[in-house]
Amino acid sequence: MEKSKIEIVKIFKALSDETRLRIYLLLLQGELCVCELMNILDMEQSRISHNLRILKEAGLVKSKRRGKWIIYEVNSEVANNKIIQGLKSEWKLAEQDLEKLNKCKKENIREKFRCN
Amino acid sequence: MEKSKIEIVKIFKALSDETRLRIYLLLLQGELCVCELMNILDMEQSRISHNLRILKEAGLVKSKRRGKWIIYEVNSEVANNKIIQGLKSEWKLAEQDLEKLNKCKKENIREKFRCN
DNA sequence: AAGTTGTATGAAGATATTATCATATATTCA
DNA sequence: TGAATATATGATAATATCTTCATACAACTT
Repeated sequence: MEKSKIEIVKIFKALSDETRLRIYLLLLQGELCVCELMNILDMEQSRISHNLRILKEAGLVKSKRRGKWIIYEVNSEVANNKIIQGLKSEWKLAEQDLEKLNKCKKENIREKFRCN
Repeated sequence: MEKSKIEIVKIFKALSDETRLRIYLLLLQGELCVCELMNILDMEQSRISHNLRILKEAGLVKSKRRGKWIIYEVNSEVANNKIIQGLKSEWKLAEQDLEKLNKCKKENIREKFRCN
């Protein structure tokens, strides 16, 4: 099986989990750090991190350090992939996640939230 | 999680397996029976059948009986889904699978091949 | 420097997926 | 009708995935 198909399987595999799909859809709205995702999704830190790693290994997201935070964002190269374009046009972020995201940003959770 | 997202996860899950992706891509070229897929993919009958069921439950393919054969084809409703459109435009069927497919059709494998 | 905060990661257990084997069912053919 | 063919499906074993817990590490704060 040629390289491109392996990558497609990897992308599908990465997005075939509800948690990771939610994370990816959230990141499509803009960059987030792990603690913001913890706050929005109400999940354990290690669970978020493990799933982010799978998204990263599939090439769907990138990360960078900013101070003590690691900021995750969608990999714009892959975001141009037609499958991802399709996902974007098919999907609507869950109301609940969107509300939490807005609340997170408005209340500046990154500075206030305690991860551990 | 709303209905549509569950369905998207299901579609991604169905296509996140190399065997099923190959099957689906083959079916995009046209309908095939199980024994033709066995011949093209060189896999056991039950393996093909189990995987077809997963594709069917995700709504990606449909089946109909024609004589002693069960013919599988892509579900055209879902094939209009933007994600699938994206898949179609990103992907190129593996040379090997395409060759086997053509050989299968030319040699009328459906009539000659022995499944069991 | 020592404590705190944010994040990554290895190990382990629970759960899910996959392929295989055996068998069941439906249709055709002789 | 009985045998052969095509396919489906339940059970099982092997493997993979997912979450959690514990811990490590890096950067910040005091």
